[in-house]
Parts: sequence; C-alpha cells; structure tokens
Amino acid sequence: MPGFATDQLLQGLSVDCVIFGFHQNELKVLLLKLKQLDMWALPGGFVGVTEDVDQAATRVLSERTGLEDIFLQQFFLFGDASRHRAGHGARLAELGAIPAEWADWLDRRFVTLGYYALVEYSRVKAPKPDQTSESCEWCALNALPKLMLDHSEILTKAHDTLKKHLNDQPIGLNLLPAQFTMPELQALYETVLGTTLDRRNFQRKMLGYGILNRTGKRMTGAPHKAPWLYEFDEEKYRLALQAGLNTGW
Amino acid sequence: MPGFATDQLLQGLSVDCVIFGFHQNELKVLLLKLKQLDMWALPGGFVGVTEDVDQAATRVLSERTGLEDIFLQQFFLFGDASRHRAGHGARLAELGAIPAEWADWLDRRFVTLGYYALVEYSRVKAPKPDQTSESCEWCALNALPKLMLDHSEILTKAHDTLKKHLNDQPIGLNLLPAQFTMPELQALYETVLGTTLDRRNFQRKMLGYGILNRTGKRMTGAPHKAPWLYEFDEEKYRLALQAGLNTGW
DNA sequence: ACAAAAGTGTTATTTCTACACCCATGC
DNA sequence: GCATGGGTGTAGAAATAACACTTTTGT
Repeated sequence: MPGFATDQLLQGLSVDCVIFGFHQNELKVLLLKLKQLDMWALPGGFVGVTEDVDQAATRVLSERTGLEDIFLQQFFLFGDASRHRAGHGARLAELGAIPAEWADWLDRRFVTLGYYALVEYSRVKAPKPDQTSESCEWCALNALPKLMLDHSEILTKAHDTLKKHLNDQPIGLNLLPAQFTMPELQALYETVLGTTLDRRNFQRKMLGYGILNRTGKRMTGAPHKAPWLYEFDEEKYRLALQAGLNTGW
Repeated sequence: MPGFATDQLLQGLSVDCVIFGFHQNELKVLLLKLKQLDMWALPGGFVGVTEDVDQAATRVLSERTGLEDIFLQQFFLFGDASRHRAGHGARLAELGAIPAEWADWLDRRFVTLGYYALVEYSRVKAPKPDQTSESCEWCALNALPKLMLDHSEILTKAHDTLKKHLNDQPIGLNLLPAQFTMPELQALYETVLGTTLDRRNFQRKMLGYGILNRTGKRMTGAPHKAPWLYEFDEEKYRLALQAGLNTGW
C-alpha cells in the first residue's frame, strides 16, 4: 500500500469496492464500521501516483480480505460535485484516526470509482479493518446498516449491475467453493436476482452454457439423494465472461 | 465552460466523448484534428471544481455540436498509470495552442472517463474545434485516422459497449431523425452491429418492443413502395432504456 | 417407512428463423 | 412494364416454461 502520504496519491480520486460474498443463502457485503461513529462504509482507498486505478482496487480488496486473483470489475464513476466529505477528514482527525494534516486533503471534493468483487465467503477468514475503522464485517444485503455519504447508492448500483451482468455473464467462480452442487449454484442465482427459478430448467440452461464439469463426486450428508458436485471449467468460464452468454443480436 | 484556468479544474481527471452519428449508412464519430500535428483526438475536456462530471461531458458535447439534451452515457474509466500526456502539453505550448504555464499541468498523469453519445448527424451543422485543434469533423468508423494517446482504445471500447447495450437497450432516438422508416432503423442496427439482419424478423422484433408509433405517413420519392414513417414513443423508449428489453432471467 | 430433496424426462407453448408472395413507385 | 425494394404471412425449428415421476439418503 502506498500508505497515506498524500503527496504520493492522486488527488480527488478514490476507489470503493463492493465486495460480495455468498453464505447461508444470503448475499453479503463486506463493510467497515467507522471508529466511534454509528456508521459504516464500503472498503475504499486512494490511488498511488504510479499505480493503475485497477491496481488500487485490487490492493484494497487484498488488504481487507487477504485474497488475490479475484474477479473485480469497475462499474461506475460517481462524480457529482456534491460528493464531498465535508468535515469527514476533520472528524477523523479529531478521533485520532488520521494525522491532522490529512484532514484538509480528505475534505476536498472526491470522485470515486466503484468496483464490485465476487469472493468466496469462506476464504475470507478475518477481514481486516483499515485505520479509520474499528471492524470489518460481512453484512447481509437485506439488512444493511446506515452507510456513510452516498455509499448506499454505490452499493445499490453495484447490485443492479451484477443483476444485469447475470444476463450475459456467468457467475459463481470465486463466489462459490471450488466444487459445488447445482442446487447451490441455483440458490446463488436466486439470491442475487431475488426470485425463484425452476430447478430443472435452471440446470438445463446452466449446463447448456458448457462451462461446468461434473466431477463425478457427490455431496453426501443430507437426508436425501446426494447431488452431484460440479466445478467450473475455468478456461471456458473466462471465454464466456469475455464473449457473453446470450448473444442477443 | 469553466475555461482553462487550471486552478478551477479538477486535477488529473478528464472526460472524453465518443460522439456517434449515423449518415449514409455509415457510423461516424466526431473527431478533432490537432493543430499542426498529423493526429486526431476525441473531443474531451476537464471538470470544473464545482461541476458534476456528467455536466462536464454534457458541456463538451454541447461545445462541439451545439446540441443539448442528448443521450450521453459514461462507459469506462481509463485509469492506467501509463496514461499520461508526456510532452503533450509542452508541444501544445510550443505551437501556441495553450499558454506555457498550462503545459506542466497537462503533462501530469490523467485518468479519463469515457462517455459515448448518440446524436443525429444532420442536426450537427458545423462542429466547432476547440483551442488545441484546427478542425472538428465526422470520421467514418471504418476509416479512422491516427488517434492520439489511447484514444483508439477508448473509441473501440465505446463501440463495443454500444454493441453490447443493443442487447437490452433500444437505440435510434437522437441518432435518427424524429421520423424514420423501418429500413432506416434496420440499417442503423446493421451498421452498429456490423452484420445484416432479416428485414421481416427485424420489424417484428422491433415492433414487439412496443416503443414505436407508426405515424400514418409514408416516405415517398423512391422508385418502389413507400415505407411507413415511424417515430419513437419517447415515454416508452425511456422506460425501456431503464428497465431493459430482454429480461433474461 | 417416510420425508426431503435430487435426478431425469415429456409436453405445450412461445419465440426465432428462414423463407415467398404481393404491392407500390419512378424510370 | 419492369426493376427495386417495402408490406405482410406462414411453416419448421429451436428455445422456454410448466409439470411428474423416480431415486437416494438419514432418521
């Protein structure tokens, strides 16, 4: 991390990451609890002067989750002039979260680039808070706490984008364990979309994409027929990400 | 326009507009010919300190084309650290296009937000060059001149995005005259997509979206049956833009 | 034995695709 | 009258939606 030496950072530009995880049939987002404030924030950061913006987002993701090589994609630049952190820097300085000389820098106008990431819930052992926050936790999407600034809007837009992308992109790699059952994959889709889907039609459609391999193993332990375990064919998965699934025209 | 007083602009952030027009069955883009350089550029600009980023893009569009209320949409932030205008400011200063004191400001690293716009070709009477360029012209997409920096990449990405958006968004309003024939609309689609489409199936599909009104008038003058004139139902068009056309899941 | 949940298959419906035929207009 | 290109309809194929029966497993 380039640290917090403001002269080593691009001014007025931040990145904020909406990090989605999937656990117990719920879509969750990784949020930071701000120090001594009853408010939460998306994990975010600034961009080093010699750092690609994508790199900065990757770094933020890795700092909070410890994960590398994760699906991460920019989805929108929030650039309204009204977007500023009036008093936020000063407040953080008061709380001792940052040195006083950073307060001014932080209080200027910022535009922020939103990224969304899909990560496997169980691989994130102990999410780490940053210096301005006291904890970093998974929050269920349907029971979100109060978020700072326009972070609710960013989060909503990330979710909307994800739903839209589901129409021509596969989802699941990095969000599910390496091996998973068809019902689990379906539950993921249903959760993201907020609907229910027909079991059999879902399976047919999904297999039709040709990005799944049946491992030959089954998931045992439940009092019913053991479902097959699948895994993604990563090569084909990546191709599908690029080319899109439903060609449309 | 906030002018070019660098202290009134956000540092390190620019907007570049890919302005598409449609004329003689060709997709065209509005480009600027740089002064005394055999190179072209996308119309772009900087963001005033109290200006929304969207506003800045709208302003650039309006400055070059004179048009207001046009479909304009951000599609990507180009944020690689390697994106800088090394020597570009100095060169412009030498040419007298800008005052010397701006050269340094311009030569720093910039990230640029790409917008694409769809405008009606015939409504742009005399596109106006900015102060660093000697002319502003429509260029056919399949015969592009050499572009400055990564502007080719930006343009390509804009076109790709447009093609993708065609799968769930209508297109045509602001790109065609207020009244147009079905074959004209089809030609637009074919041009954007770079394919040919079946006349009858296209018509059925398009009418199925329910965003067109048949005016009752016909387009006469050609040596064949006169085609109907249609216009967009703007209300429904806008709804379709928001909700998407092919629901997918 | 039973409940729960997965596997698989079938049919009806809708949508998409690929065509063919007729109609108006200017030369 | 004829070439050009638009208007409309229709049969076959394909994709989607709706639904039923069988199988496996833990209790």
